[in-house]
Amino acid sequence: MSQRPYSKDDLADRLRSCGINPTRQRIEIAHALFSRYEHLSADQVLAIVNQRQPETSRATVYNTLNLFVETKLIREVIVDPDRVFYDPNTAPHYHIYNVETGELTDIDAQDVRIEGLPEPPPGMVTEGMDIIIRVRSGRAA
Amino acid sequence: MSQRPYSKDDLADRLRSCGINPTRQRIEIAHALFSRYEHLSADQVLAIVNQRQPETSRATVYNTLNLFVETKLIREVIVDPDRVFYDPNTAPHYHIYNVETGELTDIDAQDVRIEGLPEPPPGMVTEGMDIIIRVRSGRAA
DNA sequence: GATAGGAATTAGACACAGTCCAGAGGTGGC
DNA sequence: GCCACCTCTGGACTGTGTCTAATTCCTATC
Repeated sequence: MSQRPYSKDDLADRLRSCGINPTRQRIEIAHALFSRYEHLSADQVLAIVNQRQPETSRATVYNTLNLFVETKLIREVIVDPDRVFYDPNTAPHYHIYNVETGELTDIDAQDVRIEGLPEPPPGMVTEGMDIIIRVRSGRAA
Repeated sequence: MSQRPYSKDDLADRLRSCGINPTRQRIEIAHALFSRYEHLSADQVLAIVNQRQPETSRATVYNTLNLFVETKLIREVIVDPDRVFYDPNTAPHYHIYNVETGELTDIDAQDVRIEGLPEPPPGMVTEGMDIIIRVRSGRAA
């Protein structure tokens, strides 16, 4: 399991180490993600950050999440066409997605062995690999 | 490789065998997908179907694509938060996604061996598994 | 051929995630 | 104190996808 900084000071250091100027809003957003260590949508982050009184704008939340993704501080998870999830866990892992509830669960990559995947085409570089297992409630098909 | 019906009669039969009433619009949409055998977005399907003269509405294209997905005639591919792709290939396979161009390429599932994936949680059924390899041009990282 | 009824289609309004932009607010260097 | 730069903000905007009420199309029955 990777480090889990909870204090705002720890978070500020972590942002700095990624070359990000740790502003109040950015620390709040990082705190929402890293203290929970859950998969959150942009809207959920916005709601958490503004729980007490609204003080962070929607644009800032979106900009900051994109900034965090670019600097690989967090990861985008694209499983639902309606909204992107943001994942504070950047260690290699995969996902189980409950298509009924929207719940997203991690699978540790260390437990999984994959053979026979092709090399990226010439001149291309692999940026990442996603594995998503979609599940729903019901009897085995 | 699965069957590739090109003629409108073949397509009508195929729709009927899935319990779908083969209307003119539905056959046109099926033709767009199956004759090309490519990954298309809803907008691309709409454009293809209305190439000569506009005669199929946007609502019909969306409704029909969802209907085809429900009856497992085609498959949804969720790789881009901005739009869903529809895949006429329903045989088990995975995808390479070029994040720069949006190009989507198939990987035959027969070539890939995966071990160590967990069982679905109790009471849950696996609906499907997606593997997406994201690539971009550039030097190896 | 006329007609009735259900299914399918249509145009347009709507919903909603995410982006853009121009102006305001902070912060540090001088 | 003043300037320059970066960040934040609200609101307008965009694009995908959905909803709805009205119309059209099919098909069966007479």
